[in-house]
Amino acid sequence: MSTLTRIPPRGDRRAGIVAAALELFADKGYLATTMDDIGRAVAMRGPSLYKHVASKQDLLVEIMERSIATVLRDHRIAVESTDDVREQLRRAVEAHVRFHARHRLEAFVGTRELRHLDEANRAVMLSLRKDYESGFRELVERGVAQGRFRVGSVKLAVYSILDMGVGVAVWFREGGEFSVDEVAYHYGDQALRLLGAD
Amino acid sequence: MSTLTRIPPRGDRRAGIVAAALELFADKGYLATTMDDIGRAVAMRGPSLYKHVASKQDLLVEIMERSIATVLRDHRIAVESTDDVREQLRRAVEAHVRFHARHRLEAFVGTRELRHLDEANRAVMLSLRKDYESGFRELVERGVAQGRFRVGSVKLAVYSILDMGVGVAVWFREGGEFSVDEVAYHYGDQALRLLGAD
DNA sequence: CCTACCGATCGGTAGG
DNA sequence: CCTACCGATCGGTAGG
Repeated sequence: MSTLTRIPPRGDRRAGIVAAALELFADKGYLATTMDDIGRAVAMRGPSLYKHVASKQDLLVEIMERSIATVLRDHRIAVESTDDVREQLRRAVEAHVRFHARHRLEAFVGTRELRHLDEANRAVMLSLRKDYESGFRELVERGVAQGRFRVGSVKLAVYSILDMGVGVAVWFREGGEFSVDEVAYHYGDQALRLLGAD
Repeated sequence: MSTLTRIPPRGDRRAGIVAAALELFADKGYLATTMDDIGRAVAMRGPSLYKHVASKQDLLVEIMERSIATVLRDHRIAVESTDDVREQLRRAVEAHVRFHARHRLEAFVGTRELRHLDEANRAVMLSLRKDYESGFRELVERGVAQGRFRVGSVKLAVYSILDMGVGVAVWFREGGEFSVDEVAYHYGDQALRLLGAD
């Protein structure tokens, strides 16, 4: 702890605006959210936001970039934490589910508002999402090659596992019937069953 | 075959408008679709649409109502077609997946544009969707009670099975790598594995 | 089924 | 950070 006077963090205002935008985009949708709505949520007028952000589109881009970066990093950490393919798969699914439980709103906005990203940014996002999917596909393929998984179709199994995790963002509630850990564990288990693991 | 002159079907115009609206709502989103867009798709001007439909909202309601009615009917048929709970579950999953493959656009609009339904209609839709979910839950609970299924959590298993089917609407393409039948079969299989069936 | 148009909304800028 | 405002868009109506 330094004894120097704490300088009020400068980026804070912007962070608050992004957070408000996230909540509104998730709740009402990108198009239905106005700059005045976002301004009201951070106690200023719509036009004042332009001192902190370049445009409404900018807010959407920032939300999406942060979101995909988080999920890709968590995935990488999960896969690198062990050599056993079954355990890698379980941890990757758990990371996937944890993300969709903890960052529900980001997950929503990330998929539902993709079409409102401008061309260039949408292409980047789609490509990163493809990378993420590929990570799972390689994992499952390796598991099949090692005789650890038995699936009717790798592609369909991967889609199924990813989609069931995505669905968590829809119904999960902090403080609800299940904790994040419980959901992550159950989904990891279900994924392994679906893969006919071991 | 009657020899009387065929009278040009009267409801046809409206059906074409609804079909065009469905495609546009799915592609661009409800808010981003204008009445002029829909008009252009059926070779008329936006204002002319009001001779056939009461409002843009009306089109959304009609699309959603038809969609949920179809899926509920298919589900009922599947469940009533056999007494064996394992087979009922498989057929219900297959019906669920078939719907999401064959009616991709309806499925999209049905979930993504729910928030743009006016209050009263949204309440009805949410209730019908709850009914649908309950149908699956009862099926799984019965299977567990009969010792045919073994799950960590009925609720999580049902969410997972439904969500993986919903995901089909995102990637499925007519004439693509998998036929509707293949997808339905594989997903039925995956659901049974996930339930630890038999 | 069309043109003309109303009333309202909205992202963003000007200019303090 | 605010008020005033521009320019454009849009659902729906009027009145043929």
